[in-house]
Amino acid sequence: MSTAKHLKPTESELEILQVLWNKGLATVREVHEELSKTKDAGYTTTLKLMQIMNEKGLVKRDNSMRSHVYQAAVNKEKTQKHLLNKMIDSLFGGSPTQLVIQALGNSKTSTEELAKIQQLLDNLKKQ
Amino acid sequence: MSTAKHLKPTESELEILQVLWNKGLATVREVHEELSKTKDAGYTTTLKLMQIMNEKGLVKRDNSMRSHVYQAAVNKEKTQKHLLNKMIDSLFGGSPTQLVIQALGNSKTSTEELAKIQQLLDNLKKQ
DNA sequence: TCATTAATACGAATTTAATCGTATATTCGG
DNA sequence: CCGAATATACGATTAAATTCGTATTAATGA
Repeated sequence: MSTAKHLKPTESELEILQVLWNKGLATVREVHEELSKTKDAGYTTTLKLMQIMNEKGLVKRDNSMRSHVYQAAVNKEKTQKHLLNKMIDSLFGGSPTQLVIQALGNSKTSTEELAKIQQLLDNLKKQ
Repeated sequence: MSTAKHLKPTESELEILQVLWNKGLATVREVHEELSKTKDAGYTTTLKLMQIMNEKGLVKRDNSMRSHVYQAAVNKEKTQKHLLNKMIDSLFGGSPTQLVIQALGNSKTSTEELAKIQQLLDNLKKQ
């Protein structure tokens, strides 16, 4: 139950989680600086979002300092999985294969990347 | 420009598009029946959504009959691609491979499905 | 024909996400 | 010590998505 809602962050929440997953620990200021590179929103907006995320349990914070230090409270891979599954259901008729085909057919994937996938595929075949 | 917004349907709109992509042509009633299998919403809710989608250009309709006949006005593959790319960017650091790995590692994929993917992979390797 | 059923249109309420202004408290330089 | 800078808290507003009630119109069949 602790994960049910946590795995469905909103767009903005996801942006913040991305930063936290990268940095590990970060203050609101740091997250905001990072977001500012690609997004245009006020500082208090970021603050408010992170406060809400804290209430929701999406992030944890250490408020022993004046500048609270945040970190992600949800697992990156699990969140990815969950959102991926949602997309497979809602967009690809429940077929992961269809999604994979689209994803690969989409863009130019390097030889190394293809090798990685081949490796994964080999493993799956063995099972 | 005709596609800019059209490729970003909302959750509910996607559900409806799914049905229309499957059926080709369908009335509100038919779409609603289909959605009712997994969702609990009133008929007028579905109706309203489809009316809005018509205004947005997400669907087309033939209103020469009393029961209007709808069809999707956006391309399934293009919509999939667009949303997929968005997810790759926002969740997988721009790496389609990471997404593929997650998608395959996720669920039990059948032997036939794996063969399909292998085939696709072989094709990609040749290029 | 007339009552019932079923369709669309449309306005409005609700919910949720996102944004921001302002109040207040804390720190720090000079 | 004092003022500027910087932090959090919090309320309020905006915007968008979703939901539904009700009015109206059309078809159907007994």
